[in-house]
Amino acid sequence: MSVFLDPKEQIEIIKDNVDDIVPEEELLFKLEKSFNSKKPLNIKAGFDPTSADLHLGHTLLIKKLKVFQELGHKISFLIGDFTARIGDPTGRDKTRPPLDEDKIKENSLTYEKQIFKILNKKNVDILYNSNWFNKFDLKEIINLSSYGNVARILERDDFKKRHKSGDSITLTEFIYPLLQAYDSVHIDSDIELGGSDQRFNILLGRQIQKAFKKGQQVAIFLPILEGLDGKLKMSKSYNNYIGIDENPNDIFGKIMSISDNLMERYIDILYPEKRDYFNDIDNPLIKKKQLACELINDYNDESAAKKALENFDKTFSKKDFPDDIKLVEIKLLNKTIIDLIEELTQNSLTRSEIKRLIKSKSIQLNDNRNFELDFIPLKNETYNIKIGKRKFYKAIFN
RNA sequence: GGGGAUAUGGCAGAGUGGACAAAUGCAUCAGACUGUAAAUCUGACGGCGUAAGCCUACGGUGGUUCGAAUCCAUCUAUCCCCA
Repeated sequence: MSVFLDPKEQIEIIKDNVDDIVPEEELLFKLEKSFNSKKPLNIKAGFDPTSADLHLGHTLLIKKLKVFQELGHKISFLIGDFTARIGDPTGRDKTRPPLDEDKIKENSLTYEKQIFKILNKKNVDILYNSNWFNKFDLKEIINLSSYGNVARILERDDFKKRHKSGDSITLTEFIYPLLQAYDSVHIDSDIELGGSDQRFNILLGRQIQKAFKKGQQVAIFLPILEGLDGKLKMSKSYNNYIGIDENPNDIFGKIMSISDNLMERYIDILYPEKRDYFNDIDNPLIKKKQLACELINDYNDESAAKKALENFDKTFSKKDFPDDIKLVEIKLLNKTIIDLIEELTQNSLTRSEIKRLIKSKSIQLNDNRNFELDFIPLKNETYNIKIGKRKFYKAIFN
C-alpha cells in the first residue's frame, strides 16, 4: 500500500490523543521522507506477554497502530517473549517474579489472535525478540551494557525509590531497558509507540540506535487509561479492567457501572473519531449504553451488542427475570431455607452471608422477599430466585 | 558485623491488660431512590447458630495473668541508621 496522505495531514491525525511526541519535528521530517520516497515507515510497539488477555488499556496502543496502518505504514508488532522473562521494572516497587516459558508462549499466541480483532493483517509483522536475543553472546551483551548508564537509571523515580529504601534491584532489571532499546536497533524502527510510562525505555531506544549508527526512532507517548475505579491505571493486577475477550453481558455491565465522569474520559480516549457523535447524545444513560455497545461491537459480531443491551434492559431496567436460566432440581428433605440456598449457589456464599441477605430482604423467591429464616418453599413448585441484583437462579424443590 | 524500629481484618491505618470480632477511611455487598450496576442516602461487612451464645482471629511459638492485639521470652519477616 502506498503512502498517499500529505505529511501535514498525517501528523494531525497522529497527534490526536497523544501525550507527547519526541521530537515532533523529526516526525514530520520522517513522514515527508516516506511520502517522497513512497516508502512506509516502520512503526514499532512492544508487548510483554505477561498476561493472557488484552484489555482496553492495550487497545489504545493497538488502535493507534491501526491509525498508522491506515495511513499506509508498516507495523512491527513486537512480542517481548525474551524480555518477559525479566519483566519490565517500569513503575514497579518490586522485582517481578519470572515467568515460565510455557506461559509466555501461550500468552504470546493469545496476543497474536486478539490484536487482529483490531488490526488488519496486511502490513503487520509479528516479531518475537527471542529470535535475536537467544543468539546473543557475552561479547554482545557487554557491548550493549556499555551504553547503559547506571546513574541515569537510578534517577528514575521507580528505581530511585527502591534504591533509597534499600530494596533489591537486580542487574537484569537494569538491563531490561537496554534490551528493549536494542529491539529498536534490530528492527530498525522509525517510530516507537508506548504508554507515557515507557518514556525512559523508548527514549533509550533512540540513544542506542544512535550508538549502533542507525536512524533514530521518534517516540510517541500515549495516555495511560484509567481502570474502572477511575483512579489507578487499568491493569489486570488491580482487577479494574475490561478484557476485549470478555462476555458481552459483563462488558456491558462493567461500562454501566463506571461513573459518568469516567464515561466521558473513556469516550474521549477510546473513540476520538466518534466524539461528535457522542457529544450529540444528551442523556448520559443513553450515552453510556451506546459506549458499551460500541465496545462490544469492536470485538464481537454484530448481534452481540444488541443482545447485551436487551439483556441489560430486561434484567436491570425492567427488573425482569432473564429467561435463559437453567432449572435446577433440589431435594427438600428437612433442609432449611439457608441449606437450600447454600446448595443452590454451590457454596459461593457463606451461611452467614445468606442469613444477612435474607434479613435485609435481598433474596427474592418469586417476587416474595418478605420471608423469614424458617420459611420452607413449596414442594414441586418452580421458583425464580434472585439474590442481590445480579444473581439469578431457577429451582424446583422436591 | 553493630544499633534501632515495625508486624493488626481485602487494602490503608487506630488501638498499649478487661468495655475488642477490634475505631476510621477505601474497597466490597445489600436496600432506598434514580437516568444506570452513575450520583446520593441508609445498612451490612470473620465463621457457626432462628436465638442466647459459641468458636477462630491482631506475624509464628511458648509463657505471665482470673483475663492478652496489648506484658515477657524466643523465632521469623520487613524497614531505617552505622560499619
